[in-house]
Amino acid sequence: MNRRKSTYPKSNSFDTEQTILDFLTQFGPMSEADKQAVLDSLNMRFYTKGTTLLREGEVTRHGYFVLKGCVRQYYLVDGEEKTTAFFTEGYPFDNADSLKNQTPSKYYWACVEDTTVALCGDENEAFFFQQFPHLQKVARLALEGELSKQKEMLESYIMASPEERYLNLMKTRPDLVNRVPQYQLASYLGMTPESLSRIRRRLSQKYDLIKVN
Amino acid sequence: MNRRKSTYPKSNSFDTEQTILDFLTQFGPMSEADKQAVLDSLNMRFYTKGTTLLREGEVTRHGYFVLKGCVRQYYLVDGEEKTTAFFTEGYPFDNADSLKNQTPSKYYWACVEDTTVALCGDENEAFFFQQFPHLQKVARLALEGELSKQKEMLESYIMASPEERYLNLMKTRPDLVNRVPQYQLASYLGMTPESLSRIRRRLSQKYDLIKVN
DNA sequence: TGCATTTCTTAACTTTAGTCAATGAAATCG
DNA sequence: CGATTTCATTGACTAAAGTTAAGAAATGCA
Repeated sequence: MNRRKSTYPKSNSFDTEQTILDFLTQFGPMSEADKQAVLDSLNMRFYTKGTTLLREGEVTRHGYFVLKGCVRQYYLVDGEEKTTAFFTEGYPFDNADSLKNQTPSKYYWACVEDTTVALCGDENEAFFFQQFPHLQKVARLALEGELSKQKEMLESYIMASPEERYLNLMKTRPDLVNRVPQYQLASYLGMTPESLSRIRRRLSQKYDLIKVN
Repeated sequence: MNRRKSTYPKSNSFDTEQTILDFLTQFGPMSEADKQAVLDSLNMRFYTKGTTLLREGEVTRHGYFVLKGCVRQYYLVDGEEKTTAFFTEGYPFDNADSLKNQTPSKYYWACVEDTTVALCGDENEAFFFQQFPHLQKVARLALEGELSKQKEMLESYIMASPEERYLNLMKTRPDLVNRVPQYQLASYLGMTPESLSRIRRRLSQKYDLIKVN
């Protein structure tokens, strides 16, 4: 066993390795050899809160997998930040277009918290899959799973009102509400911070009424 | 050469075959042999306008690729139809969850027009890819492309106002506005038919002003 | 600790969307 | 072809979201 000690601040080897194994084994059981192959190939990076991983116009060289922390994706339109995604523990993310076609990114990635990531989808990938062909199926399943999730998110976004979108987020990712500034959440929900504030007040008033009655 | 004659009404063999080749070759050049393999394996179906391909609660047995026509996807919530997708020429679609896990579908598919589809992702798939391994890469690229598109759609949905969403749709899929009833379009845009009607009036007034000045 | 900055909430007002109802146009069907 | 149903638009009204501005609360940093 070739278990490395973590040399990264505020990150724990056991936790982060479990995070990636949890992700991979959701698609089916894996052999110990394949698990170890993945763990041994882990290329980790630590970034402090506020670090920008990618800027508009830049070209990406790899994808990421969040082991600990939170990365926000946002567009800058007319000087205004439009948040379109939050990546937390167990989330893979990349800029497929920029990565494959070496085109400039249209958006930014910034760490909302101190964040540890594993690099993936880099130039060694082909060699890695050649060595561990079993893992190609896992990769395809992960891709299919991502597509499913993405479709579901768009569908629920289409069907829900702003208030319902907030309630949905509370159910699916309750941690975000506490980890992330409200104005970024509001943007992610497609509304202004003022609207989100009012929605929260409306909901808490409703909740108070239920408690009293 | 094993070119079948189309026996399906209102569908033309040459057009439909070109539709699927256009789709496949967008991911890179293909050998003539691979092209022919795909065309020979085509399993087509014709459905008349109004036909329901999938109902809530049913389990799917394959995916589809639209050769001609238009299929609408909708959820039924509180007796109300919530349209979440339109599949037109060149669009692949499936219910990944229902297909893979044999779980009941949460939504419906119905033909908005007379529609010709090719079946795909059925039980013969594994055998097919075994015979034509080259095509596995095409399948993966198609999957990646779908994921990219889906992410982009969610992002633009998050960032745009209802009016902007309508304008975006006019740009990306101008045909839909004429093929599809307004109330279904409105639902797809996350608003009521009345709102869409008002947005259209507002926009045409703006446009009139520009013309006059 | 205290000051500065960032973030969140509130309020007043404007704009836009939802709701309900009615009407007219268009498509469908026998 | 006329009758019926479906669909699109409009109007009046209500509810909710955007905008602008101000101030309170929280946070970060020296």
